[in-house]
Order: sequence, then C-alpha cells, then structure tokens
Amino acid sequence: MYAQASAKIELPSYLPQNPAPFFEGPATPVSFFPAGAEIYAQGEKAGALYQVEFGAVRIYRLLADGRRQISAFHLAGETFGFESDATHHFFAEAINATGVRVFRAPSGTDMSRQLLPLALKGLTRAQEHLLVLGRQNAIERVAAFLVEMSERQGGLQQVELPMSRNDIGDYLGLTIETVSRVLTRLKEKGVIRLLSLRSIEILKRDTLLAMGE
Amino acid sequence: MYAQASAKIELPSYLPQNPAPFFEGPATPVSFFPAGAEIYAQGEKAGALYQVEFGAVRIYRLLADGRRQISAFHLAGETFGFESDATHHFFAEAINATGVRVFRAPSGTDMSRQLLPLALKGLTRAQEHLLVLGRQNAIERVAAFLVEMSERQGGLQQVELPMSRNDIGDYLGLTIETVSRVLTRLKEKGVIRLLSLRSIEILKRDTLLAMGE
DNA sequence: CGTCACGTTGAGTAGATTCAATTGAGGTGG
DNA sequence: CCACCTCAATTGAATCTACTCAACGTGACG
Repeated sequence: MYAQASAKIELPSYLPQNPAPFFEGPATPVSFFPAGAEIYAQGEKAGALYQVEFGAVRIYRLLADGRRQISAFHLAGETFGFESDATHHFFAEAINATGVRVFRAPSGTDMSRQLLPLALKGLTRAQEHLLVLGRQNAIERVAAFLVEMSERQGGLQQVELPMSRNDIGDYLGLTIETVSRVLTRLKEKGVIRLLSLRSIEILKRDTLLAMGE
Repeated sequence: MYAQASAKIELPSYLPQNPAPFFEGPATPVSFFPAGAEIYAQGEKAGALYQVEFGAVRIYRLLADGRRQISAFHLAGETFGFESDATHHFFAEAINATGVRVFRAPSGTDMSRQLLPLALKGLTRAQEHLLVLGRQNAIERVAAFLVEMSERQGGLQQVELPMSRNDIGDYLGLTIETVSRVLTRLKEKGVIRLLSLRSIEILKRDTLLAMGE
C-alpha cells in the first residue's frame, strides 16, 4: 500500500535534501553490554546518542505496579537515545550481548540536521504502533510484528527474533501466553514454521501481510 | 514524577539552545476548515506544515475494515503535518470549526532546527501513549486522557473536550460505550463532574493522577 | 544428568465488546 | 420562543477475547 515509487526517496522541502553522515568526528569507542544490562534509566540525565553496532536493545517504560510497555526495539545500525529535554523518559536495556557506539556531541553542536530524519522515522513508527495497540486483536498484532521484523531484516523468509516471548508480549500489549498461543495457531495454519525458539520461517507472507493489514 | 526543576528547561547538547521562532517569513494566510473537513489524507503528497490557530485537529489511521486509531489531537498553537518522507502516512481532519496556518518552506530551506524539537515532543507523546494503549485498562486510559487534556489546557479544573466520545474512544483504543461507562463511574465516585457533554470539571485531581499512574 | 529459566498448553475468569433500547442535547424551522 | 427532529451519548444484557493461575514441556548449560 502506498508504495514508494522509485529507489530514490523523495523528501519534503523542509528536510535537508543531502543528509550529512551521522558521525563525522573522531571514531568513538564501542561499549559492550551483556544481556539484560541497563544502558540508561528513566529519570537519568540524557545527552548522549547511541548507535547499535551489534545485538539488540529494548526501550521501555514501567507502571508503578510493574507493568511494562516496550515502545521500541533497536537492531544493528539504528540510533536511539535522543530526548526532547535533558532527562531520559524511558529505560534502555541490552536484550542480548550488544555493542553500542556512544556519541556525545560537544556542547554547542547543533545536530538537528542529522537527528530530524531519525526522529521523524521514530515518530512514524511509534504512530503506526499505536494503531496496532489500539485497534488490532492478538493475531493481527503478532502478524504485524512478524512482518515488521521481517522487513527490518531485509524481507527474507527467515526471521530472527532476538527477544524473548516476554519482550514480544510487552511490545504488543499481550501476555506471554497469548503470544505463544497465537504463534501456535499460525504454525497450525501453515503460515509460519518455528525453526527454533527465536527463529521463524515465513511460509505464507501474503496471509501474514493481510492479517497485519 | 520527574518534575522539571526550574522554569528554564535544560536541553541536551545536540539540540539548538536558542530555538528560532517558528515562522519568520511573510505572514501566511489562515485557512478555515469546518467541522469534519479533511486537511490532508493518507497517501497524499506531503510538504506543508500546519499550525492550529483555533479549533482542534485529529490525526488518524484506518484499517481496511474501518477501524480507526487516532494517534494525536492538536489544539491551538500546535504544529503538525511533518513526515519522514514526501507522503502523508495519516489523515488529518478538523474536529470543529478550525483555523489553520499553512506554511510551505521554500524549496531548499532546511527547517531542521525548528522542527526537531516538535518532532521530539511528538515522539515522546506518542511513546507515552503506547504505554496507555498497551498496558492500561479502561479507567486508567480515560483518567490519563483527562489529565493530559487538563495539562494541555493549563491545568485548570475545568477541561474542555473539543472532540466527541467516538473520537475519545478511537484515541484510547476503547469503544464509545466503554468511554461513556467509565465517565459515569468517575462521576459516581465524585472524581469529575459533567458540566456539559464536552466540558468536565475535575474534582479530585489526585485520584485522577493516581489512576493514570 | 540434573537444574533452571523459558515456553507451551489447559481451564476458568474478568473486562471490554457487541447489539439493542433509551435518554438527552443541540439545532432548525415554524 | 417553543416544539420537533436528529444525532450523540448513555444504559442494559449477553457474548467473547484475552487474561490469570496452574501444570507441564523443553532447551541451554553447568
């Protein structure tokens, strides 16, 4: 739907037409985070930008009673950590062993040109996710998730899920049991195949796409 | 929670520290949209920016079968319409009689410095809304909504709701009936009072805040 | 080979939805 | 200015989807 016509993506006039490469300065070191390690916490002072080198990161928020909503997963190559003020509003954790390049803009540097496209991309993705959480049922949510992960990994048949069922549930606003049941149903319908716990194969892409609308 | 300490909001170093006024050029005309009028549609070519002069706007997406998710409301003073590429991914409609200032940046203009703070603000708001849709029950959602609307109107006791129950439902991922039932319950509990259909008074702000977490 | 965390499956429940009927508010025309 | 009309909102009853709680499997790892 609404397919991008050409290879070259057209941009609105208010965006820089020749986006600058993101990191130009001296090479910044890569920090390593083991599985489950906190990268930053809600309430902490923000300021740095983070680029995933390898592994995967979850961004989430907690309610007082422990309910958790994961607002985004970030895979290799993606940048996260920017905030609208000097405080982090979310938690960021490494899902698996993860390498992250931490970049701190020198005081006074204006990164707007580099950051705006990323912020807009994140905004679009968040808004699309709102539709999933607000108006789709369990099967549709899981289908949309599998399609999203597939597309972010190049649209291959085989999709790697770096995160646990628990993470998937907290991303989709479902319980771990419901996620499991839906995957079983999709498997029984012949839509997907479970290669291993964290690796699935998409057998009927069209069906999956139709489910996720 | 995580209160902003001083009047002057501290910003991360990667943001412009002295944000430029948004519109500097020659005064742009104000377009008028009657209630329900479309401002732009999904799939249309994007490019302009819109600032609400008076009235209110809803931003939404549709599923094939007509289910609708409103991702944001925009009130007087707010800016919307920016996209990550040249296509609108959402619909924008006037909720009531609404005046909108349409601004088209001349080709080649880089509005990053002005837009980034708005995009980041929108991103934060969308991500917070994800928590509401993903992990909160009906009462919590409505409470969070009322608190949000109150704060966006200056934190007064009396809150104007420019939108219908239908719009509220499609924003909160609930049916119109559920929204109505919850409002009745809040009324019975003495938390709010209905001055008219679209105007409520908050009697127990603390209770409401605690419900919305 | 045993342990432990993670995942799956099952039964019963709760909360929100659906469908239907009623009430109420706002706007229009006489 | 009032009566009427229409659409929006509220209320009620029955249903259904996803959740909760519990038991059971399974894969990874020492």
